[in-house]
Amino acid sequence: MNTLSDSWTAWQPLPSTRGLSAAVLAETLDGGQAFRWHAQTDGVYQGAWSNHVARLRATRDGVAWSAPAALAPATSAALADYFVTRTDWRALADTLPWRSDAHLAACLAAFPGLRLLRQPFGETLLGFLCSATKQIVQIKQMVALLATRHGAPILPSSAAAAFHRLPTWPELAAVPETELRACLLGFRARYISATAKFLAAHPGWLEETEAAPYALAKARLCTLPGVGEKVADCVLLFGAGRLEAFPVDVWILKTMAARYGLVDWGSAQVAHFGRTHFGPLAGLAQQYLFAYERAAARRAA
DNA sequence: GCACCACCTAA
DNA sequence: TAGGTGGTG
Repeated sequence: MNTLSDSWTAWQPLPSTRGLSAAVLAETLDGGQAFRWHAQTDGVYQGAWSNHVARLRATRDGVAWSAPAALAPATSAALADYFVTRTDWRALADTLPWRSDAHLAACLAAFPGLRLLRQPFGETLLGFLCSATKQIVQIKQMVALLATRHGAPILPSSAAAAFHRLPTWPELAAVPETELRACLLGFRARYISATAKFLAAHPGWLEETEAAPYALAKARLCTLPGVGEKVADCVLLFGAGRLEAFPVDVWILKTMAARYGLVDWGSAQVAHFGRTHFGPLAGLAQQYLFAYERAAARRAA
């Protein structure tokens, strides 16, 4: 993992991340939005997206980044997009209805500066197709295997070849389902295989979906095998910047029951409540609620 | 529309 | 048991 350490750039500040704590950085990178960031020693996170590789860590001034020297020129701009540094996330969170929602206010206070990443659309779809009834650690394991076994090296000239990009959908279409199962995908292998074949047969479909209005984009995603409402909303929230997407998983169901009294409500009802109660940035509220509830569960354990 | 269950595998 | 989906009754 550290064979390339000598050729990494010096740490540089990432714009618009002033005051972002190590805990919030960890929650952002490793809290269920993305599955390719791995904690190193000393609070450093190392990760890859598209054909980029970076290390991130919290400093007293904000987040600092480093990249393999050969890739660093491209990383700077790519990281700004990925981390959505042009958005003032604190100001955005301040527009959420926390003044009339004490629980939401507590969530905002617990994770100041929490943000939504803008990940590559296709990669986000792949990650969340792996996510059904799996914990983050296991999803990360599957995704790592997919990358090392079926994705191209990001640094082709390097002997280490330590970093691989995720396989593209056309590449996945060529991988036999049995080999996908060998990446610990289980029954998800069938979904990924079928989705890959569909996407390979329909060039441009994914790009059109990413560009479509939220409701249409979600409806299109839901036609893919293995993609239901929850996965579609995750893909749109974490891979397309659609902050109105409000994914409802078991954690949100739990939160809404415990904190909002919505006991025994179904996913569809909770989704409707979330959109109307939290408004056009419901997805951002969801991420705060989600982070808060998981932290509370860890404390209780 | 809603409740149930199979689908894989690893911790 | 786990951060779902799809098929069935």
